[in-house]
Amino acid sequence: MARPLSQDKRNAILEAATEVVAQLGVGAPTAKIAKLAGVAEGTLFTYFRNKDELLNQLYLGLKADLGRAMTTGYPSDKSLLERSRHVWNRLVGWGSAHPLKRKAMAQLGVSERITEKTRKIAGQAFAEISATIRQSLAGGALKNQPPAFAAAIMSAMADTTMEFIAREPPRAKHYTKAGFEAFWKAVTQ
Amino acid sequence: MARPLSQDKRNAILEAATEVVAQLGVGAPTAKIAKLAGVAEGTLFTYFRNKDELLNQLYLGLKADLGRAMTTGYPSDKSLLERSRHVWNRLVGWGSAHPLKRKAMAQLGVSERITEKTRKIAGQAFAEISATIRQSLAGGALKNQPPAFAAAIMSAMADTTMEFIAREPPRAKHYTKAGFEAFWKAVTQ
Amino acid sequence: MARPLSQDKRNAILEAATEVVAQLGVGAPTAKIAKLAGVAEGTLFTYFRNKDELLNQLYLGLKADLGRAMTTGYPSDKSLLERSRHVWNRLVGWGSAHPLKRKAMAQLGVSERITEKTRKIAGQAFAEISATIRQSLAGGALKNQPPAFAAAIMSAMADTTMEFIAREPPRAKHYTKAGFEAFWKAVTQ
Amino acid sequence: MARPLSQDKRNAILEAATEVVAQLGVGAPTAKIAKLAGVAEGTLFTYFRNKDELLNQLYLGLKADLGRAMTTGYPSDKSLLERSRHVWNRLVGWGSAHPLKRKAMAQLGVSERITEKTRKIAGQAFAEISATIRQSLAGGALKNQPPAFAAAIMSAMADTTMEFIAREPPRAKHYTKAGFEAFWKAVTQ
DNA sequence: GATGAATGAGAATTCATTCAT
DNA sequence: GATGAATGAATTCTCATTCAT
Repeated sequence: MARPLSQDKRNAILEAATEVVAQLGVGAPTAKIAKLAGVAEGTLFTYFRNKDELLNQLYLGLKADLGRAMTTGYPSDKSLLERSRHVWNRLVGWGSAHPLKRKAMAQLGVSERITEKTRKIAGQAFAEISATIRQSLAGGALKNQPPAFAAAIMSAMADTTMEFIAREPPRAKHYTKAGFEAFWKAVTQ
Repeated sequence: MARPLSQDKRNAILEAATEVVAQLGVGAPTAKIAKLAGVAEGTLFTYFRNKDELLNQLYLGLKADLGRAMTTGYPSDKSLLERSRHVWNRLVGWGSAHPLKRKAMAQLGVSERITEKTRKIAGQAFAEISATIRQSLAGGALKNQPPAFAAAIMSAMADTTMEFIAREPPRAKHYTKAGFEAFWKAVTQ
Repeated sequence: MARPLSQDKRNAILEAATEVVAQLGVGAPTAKIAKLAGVAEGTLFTYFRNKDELLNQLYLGLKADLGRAMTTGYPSDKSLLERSRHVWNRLVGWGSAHPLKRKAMAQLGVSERITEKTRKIAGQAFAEISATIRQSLAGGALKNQPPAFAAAIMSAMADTTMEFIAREPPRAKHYTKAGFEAFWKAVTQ
Repeated sequence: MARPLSQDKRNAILEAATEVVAQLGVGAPTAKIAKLAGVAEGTLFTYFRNKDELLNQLYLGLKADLGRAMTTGYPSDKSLLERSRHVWNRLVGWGSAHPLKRKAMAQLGVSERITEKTRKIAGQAFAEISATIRQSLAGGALKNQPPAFAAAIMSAMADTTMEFIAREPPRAKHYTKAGFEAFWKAVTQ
């Protein structure tokens, strides 16, 4: 058997795609991605059947990365408030630490090239990861809505928070705190 | 004088662009837009210098449309709660009534082809329209943040709400109400 | 009967075409020509059936203009040398005075859009005008060649002379004189 | 390593461009050039960044070709007359042997798409090649003019000569001889 | 497997010409 | 006649994908 596919190269392509998609959208040329990844144009297609598969895999990868960030260090034994704050801080922290990943995810999120199937898988992966979290939320105003609604609200509010942090990095702390408080009130009272 | 530029045709192109961009993203071919608008491919370019201008004008048009929807029937003499609820209902109602406009706006919002200048103009137009609204909000958790933050939170929560309504139209009422309550708590307490 | 075609407008179009063709070649858009002429795009086509006719008419017009310049003040009663020098001076003077006409003629001269018929007519018009001149030349080295050959040599040498004058206007006199002397020797000895 | 860029293909494109530009001018479609060269439309753009670069490279190539033709077999040890006659014969011979190259060069020479830089490079290449030649000329009527003037006169007269040969191939010898004699007189006496 | 040249189906424009006003 | 919007064929160039090396 010949050389196995290199995980390094695959990762390089995904990282390059993150950057290029963040900056140019899903219309970004595969040639540019390959170049930034340091591989030949054709090589990209030995790791991904075609551009759509690359984009879908990238979407899944980014979602997984975010999920990992959110659950790492999760304080299972602390109060609901603490656990929620932990998730929020991780979520916002991830987005602020990886603006390109966040932008790429935003681009992919609205793209017609990400299939329903991919979205479902990503959602499920997330669901597994944050099942407990979602359930513990949604008291107050959202108690009669599906838990996914509360989760989506959190995601949306966190997104807004990240947006503002990206514009005013020095105020990151303030935005993170204020955002969480607003979210917590929205969801619990 | 020859045929004057037809406002109808311009509108037809913008409407066609709304639909096609909603479905295919900003990469949608101008030929498809022209065809759907019922004009020749070349005609599109007598109304818009190039595709970027079309996209930017579309963005401005959609924002203006939304702004109009939000302020129509604004009950200036009612309580803060009533005025806020009015804006929320209008916002969510607009998005639910015009899912294509909403999707197109989402696509344009993340696109690198919408210039900073366009975003600024759209923002200002909005600012004028909703200056009072934004100021009246932002008690509670957000009181020390810029009013734009509260406005963005509203927009994000409304977006999420519309998303869920789009998936479950029969529950529109519930989502609208729950969403507003969550938002109101987030912002006022 | 309605308004007759305006000779002024026709001339304006031809003049505009001279300038635009000189600068952009025969590929220059008719819209640009019309604009510079101060008429509507469509008007151009009431004066010239199509672009090719415009170009061919322009070619004829420029040639006629040049021919007129060369014969004006022709000293029929002077010596062969004087008559030749007169033609030469007129020719070079015309090109230096009207660089755009000269450039336009150069563009049209090599263009496949000028028909053989047009070239023949222009040649004949010239032939009539300068029949005497051509015959009086062509002693010396060219005596056994067709008179058109001598004429073409004159034209080519004059062209070169104009080129150099265009680059160094202050040396116009010198180039004109040296060019003629070279030509005269070429042709008479 | 993948397929290397093929010099053959590049040449095929340049040759095809020569033919198509000679016949249709610089407005000739790149698709036609590619087809005649036997490559795909897109391939043309892997060898030349865009049409302008193709045209400029073609201009340089043709000039170099002509320069080569003129210097091959240059009899350095013969008399000035012999050396001059050699250059003239080569020049006229090249143009007669390659009418398409000559026509293409004429088209490119007047085109606004050939940059000043390209013209300068072509001129310098020529200058090097024919430095001695130009200096040895320019006695007689042109002695006080820049040597480039004499060179340009030669070029113009040779062009005219080629033109007549193209129309009457059987008289090629006569035209070549008469043209040179005329030129020689123009320049030396 | 890796490379990058080759391919040709689009994509955005341009532009000569027509024709409604 | 004059105007300039409307048309759609033609043009340049891009880019995902294939395949010879």
